[in-house]
Amino acid sequence: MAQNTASKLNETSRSAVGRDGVLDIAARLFREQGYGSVSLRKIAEAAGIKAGSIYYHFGSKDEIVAAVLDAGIQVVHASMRDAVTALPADTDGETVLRAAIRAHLRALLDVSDYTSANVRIFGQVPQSVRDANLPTRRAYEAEWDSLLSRLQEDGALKQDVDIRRLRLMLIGALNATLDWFDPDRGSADALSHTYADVFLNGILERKDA
Amino acid sequence: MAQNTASKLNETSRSAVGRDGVLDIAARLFREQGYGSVSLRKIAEAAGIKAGSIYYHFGSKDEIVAAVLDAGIQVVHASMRDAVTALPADTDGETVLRAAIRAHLRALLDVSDYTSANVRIFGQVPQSVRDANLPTRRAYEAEWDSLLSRLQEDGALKQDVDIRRLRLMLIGALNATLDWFDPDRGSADALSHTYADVFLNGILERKDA
DNA sequence: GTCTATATGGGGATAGAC
DNA sequence: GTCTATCCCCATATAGAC
Repeated sequence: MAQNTASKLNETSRSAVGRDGVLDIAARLFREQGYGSVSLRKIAEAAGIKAGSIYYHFGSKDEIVAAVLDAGIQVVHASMRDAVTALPADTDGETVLRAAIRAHLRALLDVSDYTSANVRIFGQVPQSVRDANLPTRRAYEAEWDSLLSRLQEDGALKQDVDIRRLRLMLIGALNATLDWFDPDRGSADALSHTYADVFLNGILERKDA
Repeated sequence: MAQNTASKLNETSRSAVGRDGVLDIAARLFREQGYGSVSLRKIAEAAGIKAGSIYYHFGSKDEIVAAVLDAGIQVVHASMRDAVTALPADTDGETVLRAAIRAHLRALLDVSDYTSANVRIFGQVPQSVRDANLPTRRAYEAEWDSLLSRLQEDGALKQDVDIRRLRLMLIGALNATLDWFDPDRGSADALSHTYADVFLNGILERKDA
């Protein structure tokens, strides 16, 4: 997210400026430590400013968290939508679904502290903050439902699976990788391939094949 | 867990006595509200005692949380092991795996506040508490790895799937149901059937069949 | 925009009476 | 076993100087 006005020096920590810089740091800390462990003091320290100064940019801690949560969904939504629309119109269903899975997993595991922070802390934030994030989430969910419905109508997916339930199962499974994914054991891309294999074909040895 | 010394009246809230009663209430509150939102004062109030009295039973909040986490895994572990060992020795691989999935999901969604609390708050508790829960978790994971390896050796599962990764995918997917499961939309048993169908056979429409 | 205070509240935890 | 009372710390948030 960030896009600071100018420099890109000192990547790791110090002197992140402005509202976006604070937001970037907050997202990273929330992803790393969860919601409850991250105080405004911690965010301020990581940003190289004092806690009170944060209130120049934000009205409350909830406002920061809400901004992080919304951006997190927007990033993964755009990633998934772009990956799908970039394909030729006549692409087969399996390839489309694989692209969507890959885009979701890349946003979550490779690209965005905002997306991973959202997945990690959504269940920890106050109800009011969760509610504020719901419309954004609904839009992303609708994108998936639309995709899955289309594939089912095209005959690519089994007819007897409930789209809503399938979406919950799939996104839930993908998001759960955040708890154990380790880039040293294989890339997010490779992992997305495995997930696609399992969801598309299952793990049972088949007598035919 | 509970097993109070005697009565079973007033199910919903008041006058839960003793260490086990406090633990039961803590587990329920952690499951419902997460770790950060549940103070000792809240637990005490729900138990019908005062906050200070909790320290007669426990040395610290961490001790309570650790006990809840351990019990949560023990319950689901026993549930899964019993379900599998109850089957005849020559039961086919698919049936065994379906039973294990069903047992895990039932413990998580139907039976135990401890198991659901564990899944919900494990990522929110202090590192030291997580570490204390690891041995118990490892034992349950080993049970799954052992089961999956056996099925793979018997030729029931595809040979090219990595057992550890498969276990992480499967347990992660099952645990994710906690975020959206709604008994009004279908039982945990029915849901376990759907999960087994997807993981075993996939969602792709097949030309053969 | 950032600083130095500081107000205010809630958290975990302890001491000692009953 | 439970109570009351209290300590101490850290959290969010505010006020006003620079």
